[in-house]
Amino acid sequence: MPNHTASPSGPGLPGRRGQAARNDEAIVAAAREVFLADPKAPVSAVAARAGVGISALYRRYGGKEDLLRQVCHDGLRRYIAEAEAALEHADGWAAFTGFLAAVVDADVHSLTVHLAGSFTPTEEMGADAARSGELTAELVARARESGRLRAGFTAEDVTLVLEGCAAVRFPDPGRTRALRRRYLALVVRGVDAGAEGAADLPGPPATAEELGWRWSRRL
Amino acid sequence: MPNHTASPSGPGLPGRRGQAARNDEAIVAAAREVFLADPKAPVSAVAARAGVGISALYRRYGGKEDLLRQVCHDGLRRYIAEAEAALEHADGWAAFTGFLAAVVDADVHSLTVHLAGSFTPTEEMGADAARSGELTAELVARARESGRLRAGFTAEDVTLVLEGCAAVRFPDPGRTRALRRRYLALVVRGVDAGAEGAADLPGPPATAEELGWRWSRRL
DNA sequence: CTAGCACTGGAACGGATCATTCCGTTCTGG
DNA sequence: CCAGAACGGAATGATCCGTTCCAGTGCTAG
Repeated sequence: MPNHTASPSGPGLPGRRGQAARNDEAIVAAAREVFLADPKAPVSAVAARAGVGISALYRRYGGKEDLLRQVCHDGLRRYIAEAEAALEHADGWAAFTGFLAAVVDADVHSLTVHLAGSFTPTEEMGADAARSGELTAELVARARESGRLRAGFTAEDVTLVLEGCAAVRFPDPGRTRALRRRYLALVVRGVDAGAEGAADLPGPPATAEELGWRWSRRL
Repeated sequence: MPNHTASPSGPGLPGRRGQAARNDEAIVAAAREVFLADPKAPVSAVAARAGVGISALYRRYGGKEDLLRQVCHDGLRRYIAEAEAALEHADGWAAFTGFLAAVVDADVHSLTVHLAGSFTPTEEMGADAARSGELTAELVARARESGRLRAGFTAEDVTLVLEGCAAVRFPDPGRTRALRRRYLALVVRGVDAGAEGAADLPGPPATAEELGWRWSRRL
């Protein structure tokens, strides 16, 4: 979609161009919401939620899979961004817990978990996934340096925690977020070192391979 | 299916009767596994998993919904049984944590969460659901009496915890169980009282109404 | 020994659901 | 006032899946 005019692009424009720009955003937002609620939702549901015709959607994406990939990749990028932002903190523990809260709030993990496997990933996504893994490991390493991280807790466990938080879901998004925070607070205290009952975590943590299973295409 | 003979019923029988008895069990077991993995799985998948023809299944259940209801109700009964068993313990804290472990191991919650809403519940299920709520409350009350339960933790929070554990899933059932135990250990320490960082849990806990949403029929 | 019957496996049916395409319309930019 | 970008939504065609149906099989009663 080449921009024929020199005018600034964006949703502020009037007329067809403006509508198009607005639709760009409405569609991704709708896709995010709809597919988050149900990864198998029909494409038409996304269009309806965006208040848009189906053709407006197909003009932008080659097909359903494209859309899914896009939404999922956006989530992955968001995860990376949050991790990088958190790494700015000098305090490793604050960085770690802040990161968890941010990711939970953004509902990013829910997205990845539910959507992965429903499309064939691109190379770039693979690279981003690898990078997200590195960043997570870095965050965990820094948290450990701070001395507050419970012994035996690994970067792979982060995934489980995020997954657990993503599992609390309610019809009202606001309530969902509030309850996730509550739940996260619970879990974080379980992760905190230096408390009583800090026996070793049972069993070995998940391996990267086990976690990677999500990305393999199912069905 | 009237039993014309005085012979004992059960899977040990030879011939058609024996096959029928064996199929009874194979079908519920298969249904449990299949619907746990994917609540929307086709009925034929259940039959295939049970190593049985479709008609063997339809002879026993009026339709897919019947089957779903059955599997879910079984899970609910199991939950109740575990709770009652746990209540035998004199130590309220041990009863509580033991109950959590048992339910997580049995994968009972995963079942309820994923399946509820895909069929119209019977009256009896409503009653059982209510009873399970009472038992859970009792377990929490006893845990509180023991003094080890973190302040602010409610019976409704139990559901969130179970849900979180149910969210960790891997292709290998054994691995899934092991990792759930690991995760549960994490969470339980977060629930334990008398540790550092025991600030109040943020926000109000989920209400019974919010939790009941699962049981309303969706789609 | 055999007729009847309880059960079974699996093919066939029919309805529902969707991804995708197509077409007539609307509005902008020049 | 025209060319065409962009749109809404109906039409299409394929797939999937729940359910029904039927022909076979081997107990079991008499």
